Amino acid sequence: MMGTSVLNYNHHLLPSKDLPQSSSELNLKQKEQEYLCLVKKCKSLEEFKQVHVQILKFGLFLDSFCSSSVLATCALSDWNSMDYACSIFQQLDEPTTFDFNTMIRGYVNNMNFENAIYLYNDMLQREVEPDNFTYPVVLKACARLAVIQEGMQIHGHVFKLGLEDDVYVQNSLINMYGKCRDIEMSCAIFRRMEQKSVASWSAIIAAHASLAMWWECLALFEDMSREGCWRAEESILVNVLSACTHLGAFHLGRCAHGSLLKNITELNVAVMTSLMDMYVKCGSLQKGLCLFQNMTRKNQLSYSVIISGLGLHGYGRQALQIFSEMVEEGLEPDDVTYVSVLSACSHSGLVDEGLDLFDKMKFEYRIEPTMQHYGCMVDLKGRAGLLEEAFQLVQSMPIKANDVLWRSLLSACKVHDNLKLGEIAAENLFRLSSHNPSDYLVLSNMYARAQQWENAAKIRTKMINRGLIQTPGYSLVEVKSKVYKFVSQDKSYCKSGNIYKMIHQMEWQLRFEGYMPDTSQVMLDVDEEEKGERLKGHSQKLAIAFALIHTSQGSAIRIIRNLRMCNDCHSYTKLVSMIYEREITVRDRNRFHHFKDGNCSCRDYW
DNA sequence: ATAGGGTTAG
Repeated sequence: MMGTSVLNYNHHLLPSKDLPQSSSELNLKQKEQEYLCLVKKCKSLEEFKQVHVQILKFGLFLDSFCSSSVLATCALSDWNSMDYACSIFQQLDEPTTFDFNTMIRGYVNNMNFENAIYLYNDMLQREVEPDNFTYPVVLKACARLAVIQEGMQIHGHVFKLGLEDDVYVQNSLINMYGKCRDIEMSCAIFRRMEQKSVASWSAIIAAHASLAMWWECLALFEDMSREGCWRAEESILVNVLSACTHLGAFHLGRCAHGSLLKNITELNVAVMTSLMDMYVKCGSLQKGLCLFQNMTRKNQLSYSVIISGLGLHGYGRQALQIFSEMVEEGLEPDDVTYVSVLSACSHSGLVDEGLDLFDKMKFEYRIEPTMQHYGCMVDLKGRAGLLEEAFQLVQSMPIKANDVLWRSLLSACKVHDNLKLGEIAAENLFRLSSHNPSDYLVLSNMYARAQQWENAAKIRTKMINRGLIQTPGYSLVEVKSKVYKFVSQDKSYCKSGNIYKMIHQMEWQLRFEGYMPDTSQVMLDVDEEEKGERLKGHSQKLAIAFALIHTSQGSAIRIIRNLRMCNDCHSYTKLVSMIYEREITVRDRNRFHHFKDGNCSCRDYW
């Protein structure tokens, strides 16, 4: 509890005129120094209170430097003494800017961001002028609360006081707008900075990363490297690695890994885990596994990442193996681990194992299943063709199913040709107003396959009337450390015509090996020939052609897609891997496909 | 005089 009683030795009892004068004034200064040293050495609130009493007794608290130092020591200590600091603060007749700054910082350190902002407000009310030390901390409070209104007002105050050129204030503003998701403001401040520090780059990259603006992250990282203002800081590289993971920028990720190794002797678990994730999600399961095995300290999340990685690459059995090793090592699986291992089961069609684990999680580990767990289970059952069971699970869940769950059921219905359940799933999706155009297209396509043309057209009209446009499919491919993006039917890289020439040549060879275009998934009202043309322009094929032209013979090709792969691209890529003798790795929305010698690691289960 | 910005993994 608060120890306000000590404050009853109020310093007003010892007015300055009663203090020893002249010769002893020097003594007093010395005493003050001594006590301030003592105060700083305190290791607990109890100790602090005792020294505080002495300071009050000697009247040293009258000196504002002394009282400010004492207050700062208390408010910023790590022995959790904000309450006591408050009571000291309240006793101050005229708290200075420094005292307010101290208290605001104390609140922020204690995660009490509301009080930090209230106190800043008090400060203005009492006409104590904030300074360049006030703003970084107040803005941090706004950032953590993501309150942009307050943040903008405070930005106004910064201008009024002429503090807009202070680097610390600018960095804090970038961060505040970033956390409030106003990226334009962050960029505007960043651009007009004359001097940038490492923290400025860190803040602006983090702002883009939090909005999943991965291209911008990498571009900024490049700018930073070019301007030479950089050291391999974990805090920056962790966001860069995240961008590499999302964009499949394997080589750049490897460079980032290299500079981390050069500059930092021991990488912490978080960085190691994000490196591992980068390798795994850029298609190199081997490198990810290697890092995992060399990690000295592993926690639940490191295990989860490698388990889900094995799952994504189709190694369900190995995922289960690592899972049991984790349990043997005495690390208790948490809800995240279960998401990884259940999804690994789902990708490999390990239905019984998945069901067992789900029960174990609920009844042995007492983990309440979340939406993600139910999602895995619906996926597991649905993909295995147990559609009725999947539907029953959705209906009997204690929480209301979200769009992801219904979508997973819908896609299972599509794979297993169950129009009746598919309609139910789609109805629920439309009711949830998640406005995903592909949901409409999937259902429409199912109607078309059942030759219910009228229904098919009705759904398409519904989609168009709601102003939904199909998400363009794209594929990313890295060539010579640069990531290239291909959109379906893309003509922009193809000025020379090389890519389409290549596509033409490839198709000729593929047909020779027995390839027949599979137009069943082209969701367009056009004739067969046009459908065949559309298929040729699928982004994955463009990316493969581009990579075949621009990379050396026999080297592996890695592709990242935003959507799932269509059947045609799947069988096409299998043949390309055989004819051109290339290993091709494709990460689609769902999982990895490793194409080699005409086969795919998913064994056509996806 | 006393203090400060960015700080991470599925």
